[in-house]
Amino acid sequence: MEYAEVLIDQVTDALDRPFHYHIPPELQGKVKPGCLVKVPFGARRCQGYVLRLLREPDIQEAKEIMALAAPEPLLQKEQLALISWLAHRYYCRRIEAVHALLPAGYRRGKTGGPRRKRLVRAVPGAAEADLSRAPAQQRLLRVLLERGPLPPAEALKAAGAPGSALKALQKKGLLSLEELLPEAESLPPEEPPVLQEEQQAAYKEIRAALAESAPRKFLLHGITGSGKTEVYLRLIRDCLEQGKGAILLVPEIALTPQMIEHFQRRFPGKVALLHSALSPGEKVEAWNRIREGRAPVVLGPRSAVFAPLEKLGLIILDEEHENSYKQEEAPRYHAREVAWWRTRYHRGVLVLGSATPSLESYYEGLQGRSAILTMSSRVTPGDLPPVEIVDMRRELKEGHRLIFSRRLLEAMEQVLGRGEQVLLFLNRRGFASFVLCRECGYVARCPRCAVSLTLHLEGEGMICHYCSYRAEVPRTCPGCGGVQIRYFGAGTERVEKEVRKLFPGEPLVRMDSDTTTRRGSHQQLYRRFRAGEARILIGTQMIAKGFNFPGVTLVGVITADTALNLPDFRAGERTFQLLTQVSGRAGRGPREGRVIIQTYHPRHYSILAAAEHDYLAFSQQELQRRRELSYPPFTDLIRFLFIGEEEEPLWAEAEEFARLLESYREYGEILGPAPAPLFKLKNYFRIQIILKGERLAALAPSLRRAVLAFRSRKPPLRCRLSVDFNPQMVL
DNA sequence: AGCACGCCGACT
DNA sequence: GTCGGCGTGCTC
Repeated sequence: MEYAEVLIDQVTDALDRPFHYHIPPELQGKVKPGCLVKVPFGARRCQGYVLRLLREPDIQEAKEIMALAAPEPLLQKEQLALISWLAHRYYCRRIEAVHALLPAGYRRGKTGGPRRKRLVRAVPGAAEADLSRAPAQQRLLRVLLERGPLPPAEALKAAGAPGSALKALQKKGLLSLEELLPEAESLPPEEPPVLQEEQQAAYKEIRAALAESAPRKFLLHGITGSGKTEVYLRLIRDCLEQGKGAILLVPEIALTPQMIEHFQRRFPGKVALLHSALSPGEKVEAWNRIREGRAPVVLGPRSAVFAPLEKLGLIILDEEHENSYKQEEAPRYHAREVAWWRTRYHRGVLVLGSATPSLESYYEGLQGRSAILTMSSRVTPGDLPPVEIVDMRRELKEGHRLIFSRRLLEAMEQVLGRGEQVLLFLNRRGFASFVLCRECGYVARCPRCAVSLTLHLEGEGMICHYCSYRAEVPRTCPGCGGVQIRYFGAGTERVEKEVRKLFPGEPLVRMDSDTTTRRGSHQQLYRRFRAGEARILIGTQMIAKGFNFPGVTLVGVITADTALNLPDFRAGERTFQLLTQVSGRAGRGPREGRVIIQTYHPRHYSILAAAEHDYLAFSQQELQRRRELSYPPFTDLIRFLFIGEEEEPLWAEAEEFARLLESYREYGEILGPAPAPLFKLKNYFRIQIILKGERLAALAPSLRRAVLAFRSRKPPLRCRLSVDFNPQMVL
């Protein structure tokens, strides 16, 4: 084994193939599969990953590996296998798969990973130390004693001291560095509560599977408040007792301090957090703790599914239907699928938890490919709130043109009168979703994207929600010169304005990405409402998820139709999930809650089923519809998206690719080329082809080769081609 | 991706 | 006569 197959660390189609190198005698035995090595490549030197060792190179003039960039392999056997699988299933380059698996920070050769702690603190009793001969150290210590723990850089700056002063004090034992997050040890451990009947049943069933050595998948279908988290915690505990590690995946948004604290208290010292806010150094450190077995419990978003646990017994996806589990850039993986791959590899257990399971997961359960466990009663007091549907067409017909129906207004008055809280939901930010001339029908559009501009508050003008293009509101119509310019499609800002008009002086909080982008403002707004300083909360998606407001007894959905009208086959599913989630925000405290949904589609099954809290009814109708239209979960989709600056060559390339796809005709239906629903985005035109068939995963080896060849064909492609296996959204 | 090689315009 | 524009082609 004197040769190595190396994957060059460079993201290009042309380099998505192995290169063979000779291993010089001094590196024999040290270069192993998974190692990061330095190699000569053309006229320069590159890094690359050793995929495997070879006896014979398939080329005569193999060059020599220059050195190891890290002493030990960065990728284990499992990870090397996973890379290959990812590259095929998601049509990505191998190196992109490698990058998904490794924490950023490793590639820069910083193998050790600086232990970047966040705060430096003076130890108790440090004030007594005699530092009269080291003025810089003394100043530094005084700053820390006066102002409490500080980030190292800030402390040094305030004291006007060099970094060496910090080092010296540390050496003398007068300083300690600490993590930003509370030390696990400092939190009192938590006693697990007693499980209720349904929790116990679900727990027992999964626990039994943990003891088996065959891979198992469970769909834990539990309504909001049914206590899924407690079941997860027990299973993780059992998994640890068997000497294996566990991963809990949460949607990005749910990685709240409360959740983190919960875990650290239950598994003190054993939890590794993989948070997007971690610095590269901190990520490397967490990664090392996991790999060395020091942190057998991993908590994190989508990418945490790659946590390098050598013994992996359990993976849990909480809120498995959330689309943040799908990565929207290469490798376009779905964490649920990666989790199942790893579960099979380790013969472990996969738990998918949700109150509104994805149709994919639910159908799998119906087919017996996973076991469905149901928890339909709330652990927390109170039943699911009654939901009323208000037909806004009728409201209009009867002459009521406000964005609030009479029913909702009346309910708001009652609730506020009782001193309780109201949550108003709509998934559209801004003031109005389009600006229209009533004389000629002109609509203000983004010149860079194929969408209308959203009107924002006074002074902010009209903004494109896809590219941030901004323009002033025209006084007269650019089309006909008319003056009847009107605003349609109410957003959160409009709702805020109306509420202020109807309930003057009533403090309110608006939460959408416009009000929460400033750091910390999210927490601040949340706290303000939770503390009862405001009794009306207006917000988008973000208020539907995770938050628990015990004071809320009324939830008003201003329009249930925004998600419903999206040109996507999952529109009905999204609407059901969103309405179910937002309804679950009502009555989470001691007092009973109610929900009012306003819609122009009062008979739509997604809305009716959400109002009845009836997942079964929803899933039956949605599955039937998907079956009739041959959509997932009955088929796979592969979306080929052509993106380019000029429209003409784009069509030509897409059509040529469509002809190439003809040879796959027997596997499925070819839809397109057609303009993508978002035909233009940030000045780029977008054309798509969708391949729809029953078992498209099997095509991967051949189709991937065809895609790579097409991308690197001569003459060069005049556009970008991105491939998405089972896209989450087809916009 | 880089970097070299290669073949046509305005400069010391 | 050369410096340099970036098209095209290759990298074990």
